[in-house]
Amino acid sequence: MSLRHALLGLLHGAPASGYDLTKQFGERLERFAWHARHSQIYPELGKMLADDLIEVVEEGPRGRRTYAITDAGRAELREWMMRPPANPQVRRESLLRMFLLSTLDSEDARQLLARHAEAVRAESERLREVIATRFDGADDPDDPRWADRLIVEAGLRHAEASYAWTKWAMRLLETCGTR
Amino acid sequence: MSLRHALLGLLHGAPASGYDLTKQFGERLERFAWHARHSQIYPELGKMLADDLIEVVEEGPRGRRTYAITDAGRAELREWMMRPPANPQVRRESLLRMFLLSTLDSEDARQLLARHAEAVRAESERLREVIATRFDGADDPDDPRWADRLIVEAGLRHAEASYAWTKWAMRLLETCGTR
DNA sequence: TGAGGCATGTAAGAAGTTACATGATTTG
DNA sequence: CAAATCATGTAACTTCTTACATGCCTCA
Repeated sequence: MSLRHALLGLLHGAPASGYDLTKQFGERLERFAWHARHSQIYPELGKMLADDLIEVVEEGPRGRRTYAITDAGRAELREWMMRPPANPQVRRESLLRMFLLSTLDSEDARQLLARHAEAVRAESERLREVIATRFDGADDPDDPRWADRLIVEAGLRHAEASYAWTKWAMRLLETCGTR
Repeated sequence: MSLRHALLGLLHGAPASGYDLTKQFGERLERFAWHARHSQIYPELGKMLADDLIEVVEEGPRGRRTYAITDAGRAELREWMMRPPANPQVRRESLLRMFLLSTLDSEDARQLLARHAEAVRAESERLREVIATRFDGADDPDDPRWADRLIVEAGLRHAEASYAWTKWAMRLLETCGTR
């Protein structure tokens, strides 16, 4: 139940409404770590409330409810964080495509690899830009941007690794493959 | 519908039964790209048969049915391969944990990072071993092990990038954080 | 006063997991 | 003949996506 723990983690930082949490997913988590829509978040908050992991601390306009993490929630979060991850279930559609590269003729394969290379190169560049502009001086565990800084860096390093991998694959395809 | 296309891709290589495909998922795809159980694979094969993307080419003992990809299946696979991927929906539980590192006290955070580092280091080592033993000389698009070689290499490079990232994060945590 | 954003929810269905269930064949 | 492996399937449940649905508040 990673959704639940992602929500607990976000609420650990500060109280927030379902709407706030939906936005935070989109802005902070979606790109590198986890994805969730409001239609999944609202019901989950309801269940977490029933389980006393969170509580309503404020009611605002338009039915807005601000939730805060409870002590039980903090305990649950820490327990999950320190528990050895069971099965790191990967799901990488782009890597699935790369796996199936050999189902294409070499012209298509070259084109697909080239497009993939360009996509990860552009992604790397974008992330370097983001780091330089939005995370300047955030290389510090006490900076409030630290959590975001961490995963942007991970995203950048992964994108760079993907780019290097693509170059490697393209070189092999060029030198050997004339299927 | 990545499951469908993963199955089409595997069948592009050679005809296989549901049982074979389940094993191939476990041995070839599960670790780096995609995960599926037989309880998902069998019904999907039924639907693909109904859609004429695959056909039964042999019936063996114990009700074994061997499927082969049809021309329609090949067309569908190629179309999917060349179609620009819509939303590369990531899902990385371990990175979610890293994002939430700042919810832990620094002692716990250090321990979690150290465990993560050790896990990805061991993974890198294992993959280097696999490449040296099982993929020696497979750096060639004409080798039947090419597809597997590709994603093992991607897995290795990602593991190495993760390791380097972890070292970076640990260094920052050591030098700055005494929360 | 209209547009844009705030704010919440539900319903239907697809995708994925876990557990249940059965039985044939091969091999030691 | 027992154990391992081959081989297929369904049922119940959880998770996730897409679409539908409603209405308030702020600011230009």
